[in-house]
Amino acid sequence: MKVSREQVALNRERIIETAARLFREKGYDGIGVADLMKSAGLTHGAFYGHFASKEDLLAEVTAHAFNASVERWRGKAAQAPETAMASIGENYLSERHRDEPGQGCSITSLGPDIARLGPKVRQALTEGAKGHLAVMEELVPGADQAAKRKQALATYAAMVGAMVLARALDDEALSLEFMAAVRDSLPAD
Amino acid sequence: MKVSREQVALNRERIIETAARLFREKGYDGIGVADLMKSAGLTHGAFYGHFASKEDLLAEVTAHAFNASVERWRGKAAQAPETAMASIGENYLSERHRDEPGQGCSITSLGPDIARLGPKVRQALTEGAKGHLAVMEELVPGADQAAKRKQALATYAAMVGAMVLARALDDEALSLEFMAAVRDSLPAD
DNA sequence: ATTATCTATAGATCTATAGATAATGC
DNA sequence: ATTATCTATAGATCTATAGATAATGC
Repeated sequence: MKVSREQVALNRERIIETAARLFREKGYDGIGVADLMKSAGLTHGAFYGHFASKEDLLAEVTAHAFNASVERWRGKAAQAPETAMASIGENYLSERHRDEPGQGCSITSLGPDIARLGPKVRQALTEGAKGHLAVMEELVPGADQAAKRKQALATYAAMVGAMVLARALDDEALSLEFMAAVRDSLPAD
Repeated sequence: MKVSREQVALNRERIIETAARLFREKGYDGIGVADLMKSAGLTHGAFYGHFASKEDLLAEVTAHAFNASVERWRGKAAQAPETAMASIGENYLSERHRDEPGQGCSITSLGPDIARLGPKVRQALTEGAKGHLAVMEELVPGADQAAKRKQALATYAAMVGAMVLARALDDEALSLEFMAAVRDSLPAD
């Protein structure tokens, strides 16, 4: 049963969106192509008409997820530059983000997996991180551009690390403490 | 062929040390029990005499790796408290650490994997992180104990995040920039 | 006699591919 | 006629276990 050109595009989108959630929730090795396609409502075999390999899918998924996130950050920076940094930080360093990795930052859920994969996936992550950084550089204080950039890099790293720790720890109080400590240390312009 | 009581203990140590390297290098799902035992010079079947499950092994491995690291940090803090923070930071945020995950911090190589596993593994990571934090609290500046703790939490998070990013990025300059930015932002007592 | 390690295997995965099917779109 | 998806399968994994073997240590 063939489907329309339009339906093909929809199916492809559906695979990417399903994979975006499942990879982040279960890790790259935690979900197989067959189960993933089943979740997307298609069969295992249909996958290879859309993507050359599972790793190729992750590259597309990573670019897709970062694009959406960078877009949101940009929107906040454009609409309310004064409070954007605080808003981004509160959103990132929240219990909601911690408890829903399937909707969250790919670096915190897939960073070490991606570090072990090929250039295509790593390039997608790199472009995404650069997008995040570009927004942050506009929002942080600093005497000159170099100082702002350094501040943005250090702040981004602290946010990523706090979320990795908050998720892995088996101590709710300490988990919350990490998120709060980094939230409170965010630079205000 | 049975071996001596002493050899059994040595074999167990060898499994743990081999696993400590391989899990961090390849991820929890990236190395199987059979290959792991082969690397340790034993057969697949012998594994289950030493550990109840693969996850159980990771719990022991995590505790083992953190103990060694916390011990080193403690040694530096005791021997040269003035320069210990800088020394820990330079060591952690180095190309050597980035390029040899098999010898490095378990949070940066296995954090997201561990976040998806059971309480035993997560407790081992939690105890280890608390050990690291206890050392850092002594080394960072701060008006009172609460301020020091907050500083230690934020600094630890930044170190973890910078290493996760430095490893995942496909851009050597940006990778180095993240490590340098966090190194330069370390609080000096 | 006990037991640490061995070989062999069960049963369940995994990615990727080959060939059949059937609806679209020229 | 083309092609997106389907079923079925190859071939290679995976964790865990069962039962055999043989050296230790009472």
